[in-house]
Amino acid sequence: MPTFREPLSRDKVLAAAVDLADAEGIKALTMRRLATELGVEAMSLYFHVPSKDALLDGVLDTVLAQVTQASAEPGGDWRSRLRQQFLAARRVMLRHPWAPGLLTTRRAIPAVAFGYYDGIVGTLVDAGFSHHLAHRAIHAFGSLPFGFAQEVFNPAVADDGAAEADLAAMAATLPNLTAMVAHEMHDATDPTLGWCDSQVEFEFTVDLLLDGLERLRG
Amino acid sequence: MPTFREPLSRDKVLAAAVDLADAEGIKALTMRRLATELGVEAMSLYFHVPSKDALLDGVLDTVLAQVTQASAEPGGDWRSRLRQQFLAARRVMLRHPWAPGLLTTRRAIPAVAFGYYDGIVGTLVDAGFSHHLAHRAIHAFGSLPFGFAQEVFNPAVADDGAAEADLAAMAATLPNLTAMVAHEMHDATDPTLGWCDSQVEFEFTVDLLLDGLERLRG
DNA sequence: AGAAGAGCCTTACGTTGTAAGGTGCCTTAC
DNA sequence: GTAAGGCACCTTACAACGTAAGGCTCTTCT
Repeated sequence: MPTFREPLSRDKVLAAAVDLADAEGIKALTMRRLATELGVEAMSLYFHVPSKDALLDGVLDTVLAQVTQASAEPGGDWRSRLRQQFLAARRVMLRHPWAPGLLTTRRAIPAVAFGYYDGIVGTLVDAGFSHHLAHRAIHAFGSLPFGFAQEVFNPAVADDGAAEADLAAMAATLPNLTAMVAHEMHDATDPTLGWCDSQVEFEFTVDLLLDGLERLRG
Repeated sequence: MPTFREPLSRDKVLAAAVDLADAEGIKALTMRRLATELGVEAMSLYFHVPSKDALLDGVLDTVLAQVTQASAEPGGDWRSRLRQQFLAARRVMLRHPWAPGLLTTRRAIPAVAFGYYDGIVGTLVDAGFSHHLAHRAIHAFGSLPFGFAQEVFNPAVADDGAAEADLAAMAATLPNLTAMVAHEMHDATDPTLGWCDSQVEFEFTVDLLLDGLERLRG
């Protein structure tokens, strides 16, 4: 019984790392834990990946590759193309909620990201934008091309239980927010969905930026 | 020689933590290191702070308090008020470059942040915005009120040495980015400042969003 | 004077990333 | 067919981390 074992590879390690982070969060992604997941000892991973930092870089590359692939060259004018790209990127990021946070911890921008931004600049310039305005646009978009922007704040926006209890106290110290929530809940077409649909907000942001640029283009 | 020692306090611990993070980065902020900095043993800190996580929360509260203080109620119309607020927040964040990244790692939004956003909603509603549009605006701003947005990507955008060497290679794989950089460097009024002034970009983003909202307000 | 407790220290445990070196199997050379 | 080499794995070990448990030494109150 030689119990033959298919050898590991860098790609298998990265794939398993992504799966583990998806399933149990980025904090569960330790070398030992990942090794166990692959039926292997921790130190064996170092044969395929030079360090944990490099592993995280690789994990991010994997996710960003999904982003570039998901948003590959749709048709239409520049506006709808970018819009589709950003929304596609967001769909990828929603599958890997830990990715945005991880991205901000890296000190160097992953190489894949450059190519992705290059495509966006290309789209803009082709549409008649000056390089100058394209540059500005890239900065204004910020992390939007990767499907996240304001969402960094979202986790546990309303943590359990406490919300209902001191809603009265909230009204006192946060009158404007309270009024806003009240109005939004009243106007909500589908109250079961909640007063705050982040998909809608995301699209609003995208359109706000795209509309503003369209006006400046002239 | 009793070598009397002024006792510590939660505030002193937090202040020292901020200083340490400023001086040597957030990674250097360990319990032992912070203790040494205060002339104390690591476990003594737990008398003033329940855990490291709580310490980080406290550190963030300290920084956010600086933000709210720095952007305290300027005059003018809603547009210039928000603009001033965001720029002031940015000045604070530039003094604590590790803060944005730290903020994204926290699972709950710091309480201070709520009050801050409440003020923004108030400004908008006072200016005639509906609560609905104010809500949208908050999402569109995202992390802008805290002085960062796209800047998460900035660290080491051009890492040392490599940049010049393979600029030719870059032209091949990233034609649009290369052209953009070329145009920007040529047009730059002050080349010594670099082709990419992130202060200018930040203000551009702020104005883009504010202009877009102004138009929707009608 | 005695008691209480605040503020700090010592020791110790489990977990993390990873350096150093050992083991077994598969390929290739003669 | 057998010896050599190296690839892919394992074992052991260490330093640094957060922190639980408990001890020491002052001040302060009764």
